[in-house]
Amino acid sequence: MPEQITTARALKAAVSHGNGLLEKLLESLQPDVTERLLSHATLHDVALGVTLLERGVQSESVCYVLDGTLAMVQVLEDGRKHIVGLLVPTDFFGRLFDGPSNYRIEALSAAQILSFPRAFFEQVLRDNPEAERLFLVHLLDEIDAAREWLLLISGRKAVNRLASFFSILHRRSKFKRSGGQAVVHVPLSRKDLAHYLGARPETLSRAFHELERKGILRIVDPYHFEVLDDQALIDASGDDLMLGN
Amino acid sequence: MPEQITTARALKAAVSHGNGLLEKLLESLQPDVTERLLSHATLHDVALGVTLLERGVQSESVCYVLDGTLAMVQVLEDGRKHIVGLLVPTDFFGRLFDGPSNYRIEALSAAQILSFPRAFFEQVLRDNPEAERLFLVHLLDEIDAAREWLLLISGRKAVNRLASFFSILHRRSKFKRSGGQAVVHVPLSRKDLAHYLGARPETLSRAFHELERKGILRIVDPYHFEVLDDQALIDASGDDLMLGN
DNA sequence: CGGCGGCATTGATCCTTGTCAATGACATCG
DNA sequence: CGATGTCATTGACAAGGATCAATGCCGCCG
Repeated sequence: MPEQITTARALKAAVSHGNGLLEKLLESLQPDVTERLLSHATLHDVALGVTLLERGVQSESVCYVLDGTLAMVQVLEDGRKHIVGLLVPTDFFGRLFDGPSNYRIEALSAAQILSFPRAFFEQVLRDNPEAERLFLVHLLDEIDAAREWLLLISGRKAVNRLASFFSILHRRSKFKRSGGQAVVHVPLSRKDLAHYLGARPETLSRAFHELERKGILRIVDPYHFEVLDDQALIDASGDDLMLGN
Repeated sequence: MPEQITTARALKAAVSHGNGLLEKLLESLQPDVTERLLSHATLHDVALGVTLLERGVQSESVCYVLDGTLAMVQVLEDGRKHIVGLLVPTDFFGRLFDGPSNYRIEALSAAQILSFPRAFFEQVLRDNPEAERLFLVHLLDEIDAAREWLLLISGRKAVNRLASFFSILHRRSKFKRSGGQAVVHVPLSRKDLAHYLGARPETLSRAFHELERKGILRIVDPYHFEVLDDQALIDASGDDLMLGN
């Protein structure tokens, strides 16, 4: 369901998050290549709950998240599912140079994505080693991010994990458009978030209110929180983790 | 402490695990480039407990694990540490085209690694787009592996996590030299393993013996286990994980 | 308007796990 | 050889979290 092909000029504006990978890629290319790449791009509006990519299916496009939140959902043979990562603006998905995706991609909120024909995108990278290298380095960062989540998840107590989650979200949200607002938007329902953090909604609810009781954050509504004490949040994110010696 | 520079021929033999990334890389290169790459390689024997790479330090080499187990240890500013990944034979470490490593690399057992001068290795990749692409695809796999660990760690009960860990280890060990032996070697001390799986040694000990009681595995010694029931192991690795709907 | 369903929250109870403490096996060292 | 240190294991207990059940809030729809 391609929404509409806008002009390359308008797309360029949409892409300008200030530090996104796509922006960097475009900068590394010759202007005419940039034009050509953008002219192949299509803008999609995605509704909440839509599955964009099914596990095991070879995607014919490479996508870049402009707005909203998507989830990478690991689906096991026996039907069990688990969120293994979030996709937020400036993230890419759709596997390059390689087999089918290992995850299902689901929209956790209304979202907007930019889609490129996979083969074409790959060819551009092939022709532009500098861009390909940018992509490679980006993958290294993604690995780090995955490991960061690992560190987060392994925090023992639910409050710790929640605090870690907020630290990361808070830090990331500084890169986003809105200026210096301390209100963090959580794009997941309680159930999904609980699942993501390896807990139950009930436990999470208690953790939220514990953090509020301590004056670390303020619950605006179930999806919006104001961070009141940045440092305390970081402190709350880990008691243990000591690798004994 | 380079141990010794062996002949390219001997190195080639050492590298032949049958499906390692390095092997694939070498195959994609012209024979003379392969020779040249191997002639720049040095073989290192690493003793247990040695720190090979400190967090934040720019590594001057790229290393490939031939034998043994290393750990990627995330070190936080306040001194907390956590194992965020294991390096086993056929894994690479040392960040390419990019800044300093984000982890400390520690040897969990005596190990043997092959080291290449970083700049030289990068140049070879630059000159051989095919090899670079292999590397890129490999990074995609690494991301998957990191997410697999995430899934593992997020298993709620200690027994689940331990069972997942064994499933992965068991699956991986089939690729290793020894033929069809069902004995899995765990290269971590109880304390390290406990830390890695987000539990305490005591809890782990109980989990081990629970699995043994159920006839799923047999404890040979604290570092060796015989997998008796492959399917039961997989079943034991997850009770929950259901992402409600 | 009023009933219904989904979601967040809260309370009560039970199970899992962390914690503290003790024991035994084993290796190292004086 | 006996002292010491390290590690795995086991037991007893307490804390954290899962589970079950109930309530309140809100949007949807008849």
